[in-house]
Amino acid sequence: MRYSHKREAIQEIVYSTNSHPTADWIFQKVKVKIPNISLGTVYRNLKQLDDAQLINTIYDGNIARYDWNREPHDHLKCKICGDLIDVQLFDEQIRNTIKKQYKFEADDVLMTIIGTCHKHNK
Amino acid sequence: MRYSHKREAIQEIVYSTNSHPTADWIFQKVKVKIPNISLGTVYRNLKQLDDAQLINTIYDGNIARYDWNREPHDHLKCKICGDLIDVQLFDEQIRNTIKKQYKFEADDVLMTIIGTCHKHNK
DNA sequence: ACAATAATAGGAATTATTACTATTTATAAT
DNA sequence: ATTATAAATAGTAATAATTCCTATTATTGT
Repeated sequence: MRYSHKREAIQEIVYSTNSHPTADWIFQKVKVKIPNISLGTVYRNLKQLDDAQLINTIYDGNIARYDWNREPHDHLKCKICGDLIDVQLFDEQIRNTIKKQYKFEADDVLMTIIGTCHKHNK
Repeated sequence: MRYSHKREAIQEIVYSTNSHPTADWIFQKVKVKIPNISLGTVYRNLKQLDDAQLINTIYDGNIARYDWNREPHDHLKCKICGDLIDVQLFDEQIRNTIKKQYKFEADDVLMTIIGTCHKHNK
């Protein structure tokens, strides 16, 4: 993978937030620094960064979001504001036990808890 | 929700398979019985059936799939053939414990294990 | 049977994403 | 440093999944 100024900027943006941004959010941010960048470039580089294991892609409903955090972790998803919050629900040992329970060569365990976050307490 | 012949047919199709079909797959199936049905009708009814808790919607990557199985359960997703397989990874008590671990009013725990299914054993 | 209104067909619109192509840029070889 | 190469890019078109819109049709209560 050849060096690219734009890819570096895109990666920096993903690494700068815990908000699991979408491709379009990243595009808006990077455009401030590099006005002539195109959305296709953002998508292509996010895919390359994911392939190179430098970021993770999370599918949140019908939309892809990107995460710098490559440690195994889970997400709380607030059904009101849509926020995704990182949590560590199981340690790695429990994760491995789960993987071995089925006749299935498991690579990854994805868990999301749907609910209401503390911001909406009445 | 008023009775509709088409909604009934759509529900029957979802209930007839364990394959977690997509809207388009359901559309193709229901068209055999009701040739003049439209894709919009399929989507609208799937949404209504989900709202009425008669079916579940599963987001599989960038695509919605539908499931008659409303019992809490998890999925194994094969990265090769794309199959989604139902599994019961936790009993309800463990599920509830997980819900209580965080300051988060949890409704549902969604878990998917990504890997390779037995069909691809070498 | 008739009136009220939910459901529908068919197509347009929207959203997220990928594909295409001529041009630009990084980098390795000269 | 110049040049050759192939990767990266802009800009736009295309695609895929889904939702929206409106005139018409079907269900259901009276």
